[in-house]
Amino acid sequence: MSTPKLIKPTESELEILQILWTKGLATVREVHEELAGIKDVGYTTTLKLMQIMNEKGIVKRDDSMRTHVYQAAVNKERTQKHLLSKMIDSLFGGSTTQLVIQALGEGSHKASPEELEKIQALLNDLKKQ
Amino acid sequence: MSTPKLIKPTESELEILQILWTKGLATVREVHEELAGIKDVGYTTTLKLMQIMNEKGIVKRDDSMRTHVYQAAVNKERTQKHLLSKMIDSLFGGSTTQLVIQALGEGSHKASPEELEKIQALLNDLKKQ
DNA sequence: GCTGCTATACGAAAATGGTCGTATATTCGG
DNA sequence: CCGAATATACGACCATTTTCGTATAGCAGC
Repeated sequence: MSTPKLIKPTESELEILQILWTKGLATVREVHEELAGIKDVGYTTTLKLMQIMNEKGIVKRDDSMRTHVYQAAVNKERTQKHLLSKMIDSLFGGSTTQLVIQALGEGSHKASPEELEKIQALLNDLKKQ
Repeated sequence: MSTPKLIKPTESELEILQILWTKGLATVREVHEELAGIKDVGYTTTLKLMQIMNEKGIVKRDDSMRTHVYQAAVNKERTQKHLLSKMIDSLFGGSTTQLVIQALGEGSHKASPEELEKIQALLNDLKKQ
């Protein structure tokens, strides 16, 4: 059991998770600087968010130093799958296929030929089973 | 212009929209009965939600009768694409491919061979371009 | 014309998420 | 050693969402 509890990060928490997944380890300031690049937010807001996430168990922190060091406590792929699963149920009537079709037709996020090949490969795998 | 404004339905609103998309036309009671099947909720709660959705323009209603009749005012596919797009950005770093890969690997919602064929067909189309 | 069932309207409490001000502690340069 | 910079802690506020209690009106049948 790598992730016993099912978590449902909020919008803001997801933004922070994204950063932590990329950085691995990061201080509040580092996360905040990154965050400030995309949205207008105060430092203490970021801090508070991360403190709450710590309480929820979404992130872990090392507070043995004065400047605490955070890292994600939830697995990225697992979280993606979980939220995806929720969306499939709540928006696509439980049909993964419907979601995939809509996704591939998403104009503003078109896939490159190489990416299409990746999907093709995965599709071949699935067909064999 | 079928849906000029971009809407962001809440979790509860989405549940109601799902029902309306399926039923087409429905009274509050009909929606509520359906809803009560999956969650524990009071009638007036459903009513209030639908009233608010009406104010927001998410649903339309015919109140010429004593018992009002509702229908979705937002397009299903459009809404799906919009929310999907948001998820791609917020959870998959903008990569549709990553989302598709995770989705196809989603154990609890596995696709049938026929569905895989549908996806294959769509994939072929995309490759030609 | 009452009685009871069903409808909508309305207001307000409870829960949640996001925001930040301010207090306090630690560190570092000089 | 002192002051500025920087860290965390904590509480309060505000907006949004979700919840429901209660009021009121129409309608159907006896």
